[in-house]
Amino acid sequence: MTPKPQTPELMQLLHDRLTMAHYTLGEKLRPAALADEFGVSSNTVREIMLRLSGLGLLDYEDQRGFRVSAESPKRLHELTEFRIILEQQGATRAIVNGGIDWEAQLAAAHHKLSHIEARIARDNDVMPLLRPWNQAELEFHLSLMSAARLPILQQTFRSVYAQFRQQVVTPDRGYSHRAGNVQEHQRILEAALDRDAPACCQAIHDHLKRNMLPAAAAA
Amino acid sequence: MTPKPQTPELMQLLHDRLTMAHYTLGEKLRPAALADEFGVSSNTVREIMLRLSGLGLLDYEDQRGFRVSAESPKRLHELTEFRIILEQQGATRAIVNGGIDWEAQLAAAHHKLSHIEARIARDNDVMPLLRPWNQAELEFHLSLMSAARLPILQQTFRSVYAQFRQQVVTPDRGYSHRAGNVQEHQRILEAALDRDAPACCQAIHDHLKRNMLPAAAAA
DNA sequence: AATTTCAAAAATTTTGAAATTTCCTTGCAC
DNA sequence: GTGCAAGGAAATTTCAAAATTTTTGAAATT
Repeated sequence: MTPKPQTPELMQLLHDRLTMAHYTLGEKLRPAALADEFGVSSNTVREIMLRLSGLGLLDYEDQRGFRVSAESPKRLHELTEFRIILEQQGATRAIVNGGIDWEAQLAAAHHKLSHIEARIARDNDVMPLLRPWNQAELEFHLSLMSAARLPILQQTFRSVYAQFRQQVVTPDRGYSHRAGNVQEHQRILEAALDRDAPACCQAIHDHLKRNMLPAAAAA
Repeated sequence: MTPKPQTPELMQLLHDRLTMAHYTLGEKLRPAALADEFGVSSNTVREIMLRLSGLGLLDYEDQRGFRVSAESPKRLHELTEFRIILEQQGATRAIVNGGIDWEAQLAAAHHKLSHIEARIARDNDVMPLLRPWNQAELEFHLSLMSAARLPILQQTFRSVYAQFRQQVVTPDRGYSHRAGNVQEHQRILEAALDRDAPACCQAIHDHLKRNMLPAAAAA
């Protein structure tokens, strides 16, 4: 049995599992089973799962329990479109409002991210670095928007990002790892530091467009 | 004692209360007290409140319970800015994608809304029509974005709209009622039916700008 | 007078079990 | 062999009480 974490830790653990391919998409998840595994009561787990469904990582239906969000190219498309909206708006505002401190933070986040990406490329294996990479990529994209000074946009982005990753981090998608990422992040960074909002929006779009349905990817 | 609603009804009831000035902003809310009032156990209420804090209508802190979100002009400003982003993006996409059915739905929603607004103007009293008005205004704004075909944008809008209303529907703000609303909704409708996205974005901005902090209202 | 310590009270969280609902299997009729 | 109903098993929801944590307020110390 896994050692016994407190509720916030359990929440984080389940969140990680749900966004890092520990469960199959669409799989049914019973509070009682997880409660056994973690050595807590099923109501405690239920509470956590209720919150995670609020974040869109679990589907919940009245009287019929929880289920990992199903695989759905349509949903991935919508999540991607929305991600692009949030990120373009956030980046555009940050480019207007951001100062030298924003640039520094963004550069730092990019540095961490590319360091991890370099190691992944060298080892040619994503899995052991999946968690750090997730974290670093999220922080890079959040840094990009941080100077927009719209916490609610960032919070929404966190939720959308997690749902996006859940869809994309699966065995049959190679856990969402591609060599092109490195260059795409680089391009976003440079456009942001150049204060070139249109170029930054374009770079964001190009970074994500592969996850959209064919018909709309042109937009 | 209020008659005993089931959980979903209770959720709706609390949601309504939180967005229609039944509680004071910042007020502490104890599950046990509400449980007594509704004749259910405090765990049931706790579960509901946890979900409502996921929607941003309650503040929740570990081990120290729930509190109605505090009054905050800064937060209202941010909610407004984000509302404008969502609504402009949603409307712009809807104007591109929407067909005759979208136009019809939007016109219908506007008709309902202006009917209620007319009655409010005639009676010169918002309170008795607050709930229908809320509902009608939400549906009008959702209709505007419906043809964007981005459910996650609409869902996010719902949550942001509720938080926005929570901030704005207070005794000292006259429950957010102003005569100018009628004309502003009209202008949004017309721009949408004209398929004039920039005009529609401008109308949305003008409709909401009074809720922004002075410094940024110019944008 | 201000700060710290401590104990009692109040509130929150977790639990385990009862009540309810859904789901699945089996048996019966057609 | 198919469809339907009934019964039983499993899962979900609700509950009341135990365990934990925070808050309060008074006494003791600086």
